[in-house]
Parts: sequence; structure tokens; C-alpha cells
Amino acid sequence: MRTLVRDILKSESEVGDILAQGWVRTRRDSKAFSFIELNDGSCLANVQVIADATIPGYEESVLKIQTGASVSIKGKLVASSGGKQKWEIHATEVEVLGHSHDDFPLQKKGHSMEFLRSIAHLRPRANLFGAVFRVRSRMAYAIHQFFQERDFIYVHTPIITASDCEGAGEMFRVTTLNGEQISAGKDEEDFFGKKTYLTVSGQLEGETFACALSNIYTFGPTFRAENSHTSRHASEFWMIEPEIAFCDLDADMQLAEDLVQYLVSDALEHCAEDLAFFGKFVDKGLFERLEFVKSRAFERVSYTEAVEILEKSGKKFEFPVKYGHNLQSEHERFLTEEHFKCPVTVYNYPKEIKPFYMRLNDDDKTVAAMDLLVPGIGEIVGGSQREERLDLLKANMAKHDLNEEDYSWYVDLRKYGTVPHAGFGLGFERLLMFVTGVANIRDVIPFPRVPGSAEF
RNA sequence: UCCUCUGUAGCUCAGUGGUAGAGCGGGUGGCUGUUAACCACUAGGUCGUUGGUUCGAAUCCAACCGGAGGAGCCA
Repeated sequence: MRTLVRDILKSESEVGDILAQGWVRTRRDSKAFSFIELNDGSCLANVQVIADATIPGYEESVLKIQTGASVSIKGKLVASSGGKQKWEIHATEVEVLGHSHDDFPLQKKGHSMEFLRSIAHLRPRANLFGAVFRVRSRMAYAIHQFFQERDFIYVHTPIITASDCEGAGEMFRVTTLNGEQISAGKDEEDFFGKKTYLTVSGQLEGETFACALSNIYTFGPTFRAENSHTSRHASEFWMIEPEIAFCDLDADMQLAEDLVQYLVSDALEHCAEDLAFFGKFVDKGLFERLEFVKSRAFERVSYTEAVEILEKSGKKFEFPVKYGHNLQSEHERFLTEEHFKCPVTVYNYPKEIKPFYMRLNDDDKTVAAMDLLVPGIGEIVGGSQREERLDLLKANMAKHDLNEEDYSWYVDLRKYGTVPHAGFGLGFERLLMFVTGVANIRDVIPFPRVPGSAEF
């Protein structure tokens, strides 16, 4: 039976009979034998295989192996006499399952991230990407664990939607109409009998379930048709959106902070080898930052206080700081990277700059909104307490020029047994960037979709 | 949508007006318990495309195409 390289390397004793299968990273020949570095993706490290020239078919199989070939190796696990590894396999049989080729694009030396993106089907075989996607998998697991441990119910909100959440953000149209029919506006002849889109958020649908099951979360793909060209934006990304009934903004912020700390701790505990690789080759300050986030309370500051801090900072910003305006990226970065030097939650924003569903505070000027900012990335979480009072919600919809009929089901939640509730959205890829130190969102998602590019 | 940078061998890059280069990768040979192995030889390029300036353009100019970064919007 096959043993994964991860388990082979953790072995506590020699093994007389072992089967390893994977892809060859490199081969080095000696006069009487060859070294094969075998990787199967189960961990970052390779297992070294010694293939003696006397094994059957040595010249036809082993000496023809090129980087990238898939092989099946039987042999003995023995203590290595070389310095750099504890164990190695002395092969008794090497079967090449699939040969590689001269032009296999992944080399042992450094490649640019741009080049690796162009071979997204092969880049998981590179150390960096293997590590990224193992961490991605672990973080997805830890997210479910976090919420399930706290009695949250996982809800699958729709991917095709007829509602335009937040009334903002460009959406991808989903249609079976042809160009002429679209121009003629024959939406009623479309597949669903109306205009439909790919979801930009599961929040509104999530609220309906929170107002029945109390604590829920969604975790799935989200789509934005915005023409954003930055290292932090993708057209298709994954988002985690909890929604909690009988909950106010304070508890909402606490949950977001707990979640981020939980995930960082989980990564430190379960992805140590991969994180060490990132710490060495991607982001020298990674461990310092993660340990800091794990152990220290996050800062909290109201929007009003944040504006005061920025005004008093004496720092010259490209865009002026002004109460009533959104915080610019440079302002957010100053707060989290220079002023507090740790993650910081900014809350209670002016009502004018926030969407219709956020709860109006007693000051009648601000809404119970919050953004969690982290060094290096900026906003990683955005959330709010939702407006649960029917009259105020309706008034706010009118102010935002929203058609009440389009949101009748959303309004119904306030009509029938309304409760205070709150929630937030956590960008999964942004979290991964924070945890791995990888600087570009395109490199933490398997097949990135960005404006002008949907390869593979 | 706006601003900035960038495009030279399979990959990573040097070359800034005068015969197209290195390292790695590939091939061949050698050597070695090697480990981003080492040594020698070798193949490999319409310098993103088109046009212009010039005796002469990878190099200067323009447009276009591709890639990247930033802003806005947000996750």
C-alpha cells in the first residue's frame, strides 16, 4: 500500500517494505546509482530515493527520468547517510508511470510569479504553490471548525441571484438571451423570466436564515464585475459571511477578531512547515506578525477617533482626511501599520457612506458598521449590525433610491418577529495573503479570474 | 476608468546608438553519497508588434498588444 511522503518522513523506525508514488523534482546520477527527489504534495519536503544501477531496467527507466515524471517506487526506508535528511528510500523497483519532457517548464531555480501564473495547471507542483494550497485547505477546514464549535449552521446561499445586494458593486449578468434580445430588453423571456446575476454577497439571504436558525454562516464563491487592477482584488473570490441573531455590533466585532485569531493560531499549529517556507522565502517578518496577532488583543477605534488620529498625525496624505468621507487605503494603512502597528477594527461610520441595511446609531449620524484592518493588506473584514426596525429600514431604502418591492422578502424579516442581528464578510483570499505573506491575490487562488483574464 | 512601470534564449536577467550575452534549464561526455551537486563541450534568439528618426536601432520616438504595480470600489 502507498505511503504518503509526509508519513514516510515522520517514520520512527526503518521500514522493510515501502511504496512511494509521486513526481520527480530532480535526479542526480552517480556512477553506480542515482538520487531521485520525490514529491507527492502531501508536504513540502521531498523524500530522497537511491536507485542502484543494479535494479531491473535501471538504464531504460531511471536514467530516462526527467523533472516532472511520475514514478512508483518500491524499496526499503533506511536512515540516510547523507547529511540533509533523516530517512531515504533504497529502491528495489522503479516504475515510470509517465515520462516528462525536455521542456517541462518548472525548473529548480527561481521563477517569477507572473510566469508561474501563466502555467497555473503546473504551478501546484512548485514548492510555494503546494504550500499555499495546503494552507488554503487547512484554513477552509478551520473556518468550518470555528463556526461549528460555536453552534453556527452552514447555509448555502444561492450563486445565481435576482437581488442586487447593497445596490452597489458591478455584477455579472447571467442570461441565455442573445445580444439582440438583451438590447431589446426582453428580460421576461430570459431563462428565469427576469434579470439574474452572479452573487456579490450572500448576506441578505443569510439574514433570512439567521432570523430562523439564530447563528448561521456561509462560505462560498462570490463574483464582482468591477474593473479593479490591484493585487488585492479578483473577479471571483471566496467569502465567509456569518450572520448572528440577537447580536449587536460589539459581539459582531468580537466574533470577527476571534475568528482571525483562531485561524492564525490554527495555521501556526497545523501548517508549521509551510509557514516556515513562507517565512524564509516570501515574507521574513511573517512569524513575528502571526505570533503577535495570535497573542495580542486587537485595537478598536471609532471612525470619529480614527479621523482625529489621522488629522493629528501630522502625516501628509495624498488624499485629505475629512469627516464624512471614506477612509482611503493610505489612511487605513497608516492606522494599522504605523499608528497601532497591529490589526485594528474601525467602527461607527457616518451613515451617508454606508449601505441601506446598516443600523442607525442613537446619535442619528453614524451607523453600526465595522471594518477590520490588518497590516499589509488593509480591509480584511467588513460588517455591521443590521437595521432591524421596520420604519427606519424603509426610510433608508427610500433614501438609497431602492424599490421596496424588490426587497419585500427582506423587509418581511422586520415585519414578522424582527430581532437585532449582525454579521460580517471575511475575504478568504485576503486572509490567506495575511497568513502566508503572499503579496498577490492571484497567487492564493487556484485559477484566478481578474479583468481580462480567465485562463484554464 | 485614471496614473506609473515593464516586455531581450525554455526560465531569471545583463546589455542605453556600432558584429546579441551570462547563469540556470536541454543535449553530449566526465566526475562524485549527491542534495538549487560539480567540470568540459554543445544546440538554442525576427530583442512584444507595426511604423518612424538615423549611415547604422535591442537601445531614440509614436501607436498598438501583453504583463505588473498603484488609485477608486470593495472582501
